[in-house]
Amino acid sequence: MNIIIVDDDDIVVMSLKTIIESKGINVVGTGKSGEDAVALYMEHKPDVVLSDIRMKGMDGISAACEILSKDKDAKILLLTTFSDDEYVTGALKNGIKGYILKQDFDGIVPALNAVYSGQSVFGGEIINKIPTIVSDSKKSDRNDFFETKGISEKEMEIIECVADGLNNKEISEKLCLSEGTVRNYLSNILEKLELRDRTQLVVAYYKDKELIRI
Amino acid sequence: MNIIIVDDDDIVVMSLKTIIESKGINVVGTGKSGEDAVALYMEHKPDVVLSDIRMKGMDGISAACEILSKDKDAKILLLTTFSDDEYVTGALKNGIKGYILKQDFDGIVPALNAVYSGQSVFGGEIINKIPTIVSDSKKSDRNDFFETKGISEKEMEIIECVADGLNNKEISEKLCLSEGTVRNYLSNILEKLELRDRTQLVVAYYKDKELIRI
DNA sequence: AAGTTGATGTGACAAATGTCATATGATATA
DNA sequence: TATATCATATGACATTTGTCACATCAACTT
Repeated sequence: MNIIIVDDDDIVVMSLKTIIESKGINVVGTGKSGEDAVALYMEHKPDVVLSDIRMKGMDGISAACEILSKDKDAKILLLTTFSDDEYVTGALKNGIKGYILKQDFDGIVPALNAVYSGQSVFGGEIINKIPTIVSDSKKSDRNDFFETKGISEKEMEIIECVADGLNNKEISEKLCLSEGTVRNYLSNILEKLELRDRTQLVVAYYKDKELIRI
Repeated sequence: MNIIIVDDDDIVVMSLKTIIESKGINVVGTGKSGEDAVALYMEHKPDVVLSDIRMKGMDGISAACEILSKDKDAKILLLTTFSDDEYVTGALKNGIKGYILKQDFDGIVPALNAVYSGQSVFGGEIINKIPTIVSDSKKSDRNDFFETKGISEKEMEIIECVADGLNNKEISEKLCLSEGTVRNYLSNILEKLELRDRTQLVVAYYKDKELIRI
């Protein structure tokens, strides 16, 4: 198997190269930017691309999309540090073969082999970041999202009730408020989020969260 | 690495065993049902469980959940034939480490290694079955779901409009119907789906689709 | 004490929503 | 031809929803 390694940190590149070559995998090129990744791919047509996500200049996701647009069967495995907080919605849809943790040295070679044989791989807990799979993490993501719009905790409770399909009367009973108060809350919420009615609120609650954060 | 193999077809078990052992992996037990899987797991505590999904008696998913409830760190890799059409909603959430195609002999050993090293693995196109990742397939999945409830194409159009946050007037304009007709459609839809109002319809449209089909 | 703030509540109102009975016209079927 | 069916439409109605102006009351500030 021939691969290329791209990371803007030379030390990481060298460590990975050493580990990987010790297992008999052929590292045919290394680079330190998204541009390098694209150029190296075109030059060597490696079986697998191992690239960092966060790099100066063109980042790993853009590079991956660029490569995939030229060769939709390219096998690309992205490296992430768990603390990254990238939005990678489109990337998976476009055919990225996986994400794995940079610091997981033991996992990298098995992951490369799995990708080489056509599988998709997600290191450690990364899989649990995909909202559809773990609906709980989804909820907290949503909280984050709404809180940035100036939504308070109490308002968030109301939003969650609405997103469960409750009407105002039911919400008032559940939260021990008068129905009028619930209406007032909702009215404020809608204004803050620039939405027209509760239906749009539910749409926003579920639909806008299709982005995946790693 | 020690593993157990469970499949109700002896030929599959033997083929897998041969392939896997030829790569130096230790097959410490084989079984042919979900019950076997649970018993073998308890007896051998293998590093990885390789189990078919569809089996007589207890199926692979139930067995996996059973095992995970006893040992949440169990590493379980399920085998599927692409033509399977199982619902595996809870399984991924509970910690299943992946699905791979039974017929992909070359991929099985790399997948086992990746799972052993802590990764999650999805064979071939399976990853594209996860709704969040491929939002296109999501829409058609939803169509399937609603169609089984006796929802017509026209009604589906209305549902999609509602799920976009449109009100009745906007829907009537978009679909060239009178507002009254839209209301009648909606009234029928709600009755068919046993929902109370458009808010619950939107909730059902997005939320109920957290199930994943393979 | 006087004033401010925040959470909660009320009443009134217009608009939107959901339900129902019924009508119309086109198409299909006996 | 008669009639059954279907998609579309209408009008009437009760209910729910969203908005707004304005109470009430407790906690906190000055």
